[in-house]
Amino acid sequence: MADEAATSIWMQPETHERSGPGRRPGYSREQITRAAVRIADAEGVEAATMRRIAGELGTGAMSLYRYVPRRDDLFDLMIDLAMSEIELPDGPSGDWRGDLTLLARQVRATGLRHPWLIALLTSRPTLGPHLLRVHEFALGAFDGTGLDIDDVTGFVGMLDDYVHSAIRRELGWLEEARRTGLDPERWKRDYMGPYVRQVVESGAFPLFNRSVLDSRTAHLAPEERFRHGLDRILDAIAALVPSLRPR
Amino acid sequence: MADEAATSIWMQPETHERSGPGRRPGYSREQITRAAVRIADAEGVEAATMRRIAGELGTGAMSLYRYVPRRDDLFDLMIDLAMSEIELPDGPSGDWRGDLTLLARQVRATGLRHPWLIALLTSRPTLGPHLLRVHEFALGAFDGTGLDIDDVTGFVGMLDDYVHSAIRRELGWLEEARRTGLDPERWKRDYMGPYVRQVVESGAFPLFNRSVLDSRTAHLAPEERFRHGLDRILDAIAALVPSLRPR
DNA sequence: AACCATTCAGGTACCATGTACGCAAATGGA
DNA sequence: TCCATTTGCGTACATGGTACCTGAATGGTT
Repeated sequence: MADEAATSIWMQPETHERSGPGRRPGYSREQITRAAVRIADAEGVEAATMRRIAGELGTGAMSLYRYVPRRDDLFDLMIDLAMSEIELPDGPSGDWRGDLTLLARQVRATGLRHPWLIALLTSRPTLGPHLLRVHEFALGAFDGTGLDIDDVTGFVGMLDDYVHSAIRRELGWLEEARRTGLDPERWKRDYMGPYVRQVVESGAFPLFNRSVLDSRTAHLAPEERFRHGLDRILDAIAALVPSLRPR
Repeated sequence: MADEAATSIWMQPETHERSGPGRRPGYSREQITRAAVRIADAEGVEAATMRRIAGELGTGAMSLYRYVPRRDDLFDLMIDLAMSEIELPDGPSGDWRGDLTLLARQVRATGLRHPWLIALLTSRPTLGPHLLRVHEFALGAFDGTGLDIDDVTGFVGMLDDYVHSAIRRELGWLEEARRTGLDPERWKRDYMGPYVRQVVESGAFPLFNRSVLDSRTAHLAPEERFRHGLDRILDAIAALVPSLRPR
């Protein structure tokens, strides 16, 4: 068909499980995706090239195209494989705040374990099965609250936006610490990168300066900081909906 | 110097305004950046290659490297050029809600005018002068409210996260409408893309289904929808801070 | 058992891209 | 007039995605 490229990878299932004639496949989407994830975890997505992945599997680059239409589709598969690691209860517990906190922590852990995940997720709006599963759980947390579906979608969006941007921020610190060779502890205390220092010293942006210099949460451990921000989001949701306020 | 690559472009000012010997430069960073923005607006960032930009200027690709260290730095320059289009009052008006609404609308307009902007901004945390200016205005909106600087930073982050993700969503619709060739009006009414339709029909994710099928805001004009979401964020902030509630 | 349509493996090749290097041209001070 | 300095830019290379093609494997059919 001509519009193969226009439709998502989730509509083109693996050809496996066929019983006709022809040589048996020696690899699988999952195997290829796992190799790609392994490389991306260790050396970044840009290192997960077709040749490199194939090399990892001991084959040639073009063999991969029997399993994946385009490299971009492999990104979708990688995202979904990473999302599959998020472990959640089968259904909501009735404690919306507890459920969303659990979810946020799982996403954070997975995002830090696969530093490319959030960047890919943001750049390509994909809807793989595991992403849908996780999203469904998030929506389900508001079950029984009598909220409008648009409100629920909005709240889940707020939460997702926070979690993703917090992870990006955290990864940014790690990256900078790695590049400058400073350990995160020292870095957190008195380092800010030469450019930010220059901006601060120029005094041109006084409120920005305060946000850098007078911050109290900046000295917290990353998990603590994440939790603070998360609590703010959940507080905001609770504040908007009388029925959600703890009695 | 060896660590040129490690430091930001904002620390390497253009060599201009020199009075020594040597051939005069025939181009400028701004000129090059404008050409890159023009191409990216019309054909996407991936079309703004060094050769293509140079072609636009009637020169060779390598000439650009006299003005910009690496292509990535050009992205930072493009971001800042786009941000420079955001027009804001000199200082806060005292009406925090009005100021932030104005800001959000400006950012949305600019993000839609330059469909690559938010994607670049998200993928590379850059701090060019105009971004700092805009950020400072956002922080300033809370001047005089007596809020902790960490709270202010948190609220501005919430707002930014919402605005960015709303713009991404909106651009996604436009993109899909363009690709499928359907006009956005029809699309909005009854189209959802073959894959989403399949997911919906599978019935595997009932809450996701409701969010797609039973949504009321989905039928609003994009600006209206943006405004609704924005109001929710501002309501949330107001709900968290007693002193911000309208009397 | 022989044959054949079908499917996979993967090499070769092409094109696009970022950019290192080098040299010629331009420029203004000595 | 000469020369150190700076720009303009062609050439060249490494790396990447992927179209195409040949050959090998496989299982149903005759």
